[in-house]
Amino acid sequence: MENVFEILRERGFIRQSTNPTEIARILSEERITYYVGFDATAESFHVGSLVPIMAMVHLQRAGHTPIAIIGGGTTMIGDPSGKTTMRQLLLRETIDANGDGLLSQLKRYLDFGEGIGTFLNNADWLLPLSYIDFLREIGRHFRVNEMIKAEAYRQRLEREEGLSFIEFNYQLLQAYDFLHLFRHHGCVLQLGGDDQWGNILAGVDLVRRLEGRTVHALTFPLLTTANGEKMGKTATGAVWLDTNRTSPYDFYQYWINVDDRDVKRFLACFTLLPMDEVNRLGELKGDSIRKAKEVLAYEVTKLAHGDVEAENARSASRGAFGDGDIDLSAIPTTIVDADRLNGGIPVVDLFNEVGLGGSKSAVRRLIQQGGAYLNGEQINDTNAILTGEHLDRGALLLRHGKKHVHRVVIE
RNA sequence: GGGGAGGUACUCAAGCGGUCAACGAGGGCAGACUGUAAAUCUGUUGGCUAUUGCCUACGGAGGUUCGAAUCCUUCCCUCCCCA
Repeated sequence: MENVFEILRERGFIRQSTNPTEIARILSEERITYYVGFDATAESFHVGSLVPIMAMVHLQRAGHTPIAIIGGGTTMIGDPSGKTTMRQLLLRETIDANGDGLLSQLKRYLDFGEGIGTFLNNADWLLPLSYIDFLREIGRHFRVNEMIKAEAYRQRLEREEGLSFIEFNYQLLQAYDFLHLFRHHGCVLQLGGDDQWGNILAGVDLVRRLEGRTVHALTFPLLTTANGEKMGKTATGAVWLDTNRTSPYDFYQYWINVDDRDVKRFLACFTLLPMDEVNRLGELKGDSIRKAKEVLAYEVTKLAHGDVEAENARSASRGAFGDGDIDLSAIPTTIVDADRLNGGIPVVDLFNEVGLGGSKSAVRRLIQQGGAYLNGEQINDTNAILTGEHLDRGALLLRHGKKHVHRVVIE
C-alpha cells in the first residue's frame, strides 16, 4: 500500500503532528478510523474547508475510515480559536439545518457507505451531558494554568474583547468528542486546521488520562494566498461550494484568478492529479501559467460540481475572455420579461438587479469610471435606458469591470 | 460590589458644538499597464425617485441648542485596577 502519510506530506497537508513516525506507521500498516470536525456555522462549506476535506479523501482512498463530525453541539458554544471576537450564538434549529447542508456536500467527496465512512453530529452526545457529571469526569483533568497559556486563549485574553466562560469551555468539549469517538468508534486520529492544534491535543491528553491509550493529532497549515489573505475571500464574500451561493462559473473563475505563486500549492492540495503532473504544471512561467490555472480550475470545479458543470464553466470562461464567441450558457444568467424590456429598463437598474454592482449608486460610479459594458461596448451614460434595440441575439451581456459578466436573457 | 477608561463606517483609527457622509491607513471596486497573475500609478468607496438636492448614519433611547458624532440624562455593552 502506498504510504498516505507521505502523500499528505508531499501535497502540503501537514503542519504539525504528534509522533510522525508512529502515524506514518499505523497509516501504512493498519486500517484506522480518523475524524475531522466541522463547524455548523453555515449551511455550506467554502473553499477553505476543502483542505480538510481533501485530506480526508486521500485517507479514505488509502483504506482508512473517515468520521466527519458536524459540530452541532460545539457550535452552540463557539470556538474562540483564531477569532478575535466572540461568535454569535446560533439557534439549535439553524445548526441542524446547517448540518444537513454540509453533509450533502461532503457526500460528493467521501463515501459514507456502511462501514466505510460515518457522519455524526456531536450534539447527539454533548447535549445530554449533565453539567456536574461532566465537570467531575472531564473537567478535573484540565488545568486552567495551562489552558490560559495556550495561544488560542492568550490572544483573546490580551485583546480588549476578552474571553467569555462559555468559549473557554470549547476545548473541553472538543477533547470530549475525541474521547467519545475513541470509545465508541475506535477513532485514533484527529485532523484539523492548525488553529485547532491545542484543542486536538487536549483530546489526545484526555484519552491518555482516561483510557491509557495513545491517539494522534495532525494539523493542516492554515492556507493563505500569496498575498497573505485568507483563502476563498472575495469582494462578494466567501467562495462557497453551494451553487446557490457561488455559481459553478464563479467558482471556476475564483481558481482561474489565483495568484501565480499559489498555483502549484493549490494543485497539490485541491486536486487529485498525480504529483508529476502537479510539478510539471507548477513550473510553467509567464503567459503559459494560465494553462495550469485552467487545469486547476477545471479539476477543482469537477470535484465540487461534477464533469458537466466543470465543462460548462470552462467553455463559458473561455467564451467570456477568449476572442471567439463560444458557448456562453454557463455564465450566470437572469431572465427578463420581453414586455418589460420593451417598456425600457434603466441600465443602472438592470446591473443592480443581476447583482453586478451592489447598489444603484455603485453602478453609477462604475459607469462614470468606464467600467460598465453592454455587449462589449462601454456604457457612457448613467441614465441610459435599455430596450429591445439593444438585444444581441436575444440577450444582453452585461460586464462589470474586466472579470464579472452576467447575461440577461429575454423571454 | 468599588474605582477608572472606552463604544465612530468592511477593519484599524482621527474628530470632541457648526465648514462632518465624517481626516488618515489598510482593504474593496474601477481605470492605465498586463497574462482573466503580481507590482506600480490614478480615481473611487452610505443610500436614493439626485447636475450644487433629499434621506439614513458616529452603541440604544430621550434631552439641551438655531444647529450635536461632539454637551446633559438614562440604558446596554467592552476593557483595566481593586474585591
